[in-house]
Amino acid sequence: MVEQRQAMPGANCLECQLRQRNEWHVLTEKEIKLLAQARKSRRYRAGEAIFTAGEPSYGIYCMVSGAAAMRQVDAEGNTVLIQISYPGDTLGYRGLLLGERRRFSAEALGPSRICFIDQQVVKMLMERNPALGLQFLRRINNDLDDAHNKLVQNATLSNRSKFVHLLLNLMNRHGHPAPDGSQVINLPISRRDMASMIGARHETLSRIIGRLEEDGVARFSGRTVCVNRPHSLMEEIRFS
Amino acid sequence: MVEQRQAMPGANCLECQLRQRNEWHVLTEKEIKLLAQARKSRRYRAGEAIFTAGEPSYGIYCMVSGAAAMRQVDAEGNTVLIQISYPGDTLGYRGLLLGERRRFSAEALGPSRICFIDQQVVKMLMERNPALGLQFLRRINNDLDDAHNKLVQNATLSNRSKFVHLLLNLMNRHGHPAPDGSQVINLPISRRDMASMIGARHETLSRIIGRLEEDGVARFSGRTVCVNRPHSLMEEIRFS
DNA sequence: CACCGGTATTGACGGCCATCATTAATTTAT
DNA sequence: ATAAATTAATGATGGCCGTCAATACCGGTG
Repeated sequence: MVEQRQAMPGANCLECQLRQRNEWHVLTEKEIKLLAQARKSRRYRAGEAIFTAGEPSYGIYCMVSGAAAMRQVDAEGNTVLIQISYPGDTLGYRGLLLGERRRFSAEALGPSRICFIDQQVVKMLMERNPALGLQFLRRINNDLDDAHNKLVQNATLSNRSKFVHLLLNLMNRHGHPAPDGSQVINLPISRRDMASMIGARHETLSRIIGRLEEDGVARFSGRTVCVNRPHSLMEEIRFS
Repeated sequence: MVEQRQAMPGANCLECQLRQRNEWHVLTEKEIKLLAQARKSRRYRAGEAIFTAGEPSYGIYCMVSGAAAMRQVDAEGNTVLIQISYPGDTLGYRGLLLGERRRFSAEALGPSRICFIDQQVVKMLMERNPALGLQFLRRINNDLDDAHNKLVQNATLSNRSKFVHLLLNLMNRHGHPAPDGSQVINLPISRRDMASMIGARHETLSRIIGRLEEDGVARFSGRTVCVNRPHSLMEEIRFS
């Protein structure tokens, strides 16, 4: 993951390296300057709401640092994490495209810096540069694909397998290699939320974790995980 | 459900009542004529493939009669039904928008008539009438929303609740009221496929059905279901 | 520092579920 | 029409899961 912090990210889109990885990369230098002078950057505290389900969409957000979670709540009050966003990711683009209200909530998972770009500015940029609209189309298409793949996973895998998948995904983003070949992960979310992501109760996840520790593949302590043999974790889900 | 068969559906888009219910309704009469002369209508036998995951997208399909299923298969060969399409629905629009290969397969669930419209024609229509592109954007947005809602359902509901949800959805489409207030459903899919939709084995679904019959809410016989007290089914999932 | 609310662990228990195996019913193919 | 294949029903079994309850842990605030 390239994450050079030259020229303070969030201060100027032109020098923002993250731009290469998201929808804005199709914009010209001039258009990026328009984006830069319109965007408002601000910091969020851990747990702070970015937007809330049901409220109108005023614009689009772009992660600079930290992480954010999309959370959906059903009628019974059950809460499910449906996605985690990282620096470079845009979020809240859906309400923008169709002028709808937010269908889910977004919150900062830790101290984060996030830019906000007003709806009108994005629409203006999309009119100047039609490739930008196509980027967002590609984005929603990928999101739909992810959702379908998760549906298949949820329908066919055991809770343990689903959790191993989740753990490997989190390892890709948050893992640091240790000298002995193991990987140390600093989890961005609580176990309750991880449980919600695999469709299990938190007590059940607690026991799944206990079994993983018994099997010696990982050790859990608070929000720190040490995956002793990453390879054996990947073996476990070879056919998934 | 309005389903008047005037002037043989599938023969001429102009007189196709179904058009009012899908993305084409934004087209002008002249554009509909272009669509009508480009589309190719043909009949499919029960179980016949419409397109297959991995193959290139040549165009878009529009259901005239019958029903079709979108099926996704994972690496282990597990097969999951992710959606059912009905007359008026367009399907396979995703590959068209971005020129990608098919990400899942589609098959006719019974004898069906389905129109095919070549990729080039749809693109030409979208250029003539930008509102059409917006319609497809709205469509993919709704599909993503459905997928997210299903994810929440799968994560929080019991297998029985998920099946009751599925049964009520199928009742809306395929149910006929009987004189005594019950609803008779002719299921379009096998129990195996219903099991895949709720993420359970078919043996488990068989037992769930057994329990529903014990409770007296419905009677199952082959692909026919008689829901004795539709209201009590809806009560069962009041908070979902 | 004590307090508090949310988070996490653990045990007991009942029930549901996946798996395997067998048999029957139904559909499809030849 | 018959055979073959798929779908469905059912029993036995072991294990996992959801629920309830009690307790411990942690991160904040005052």
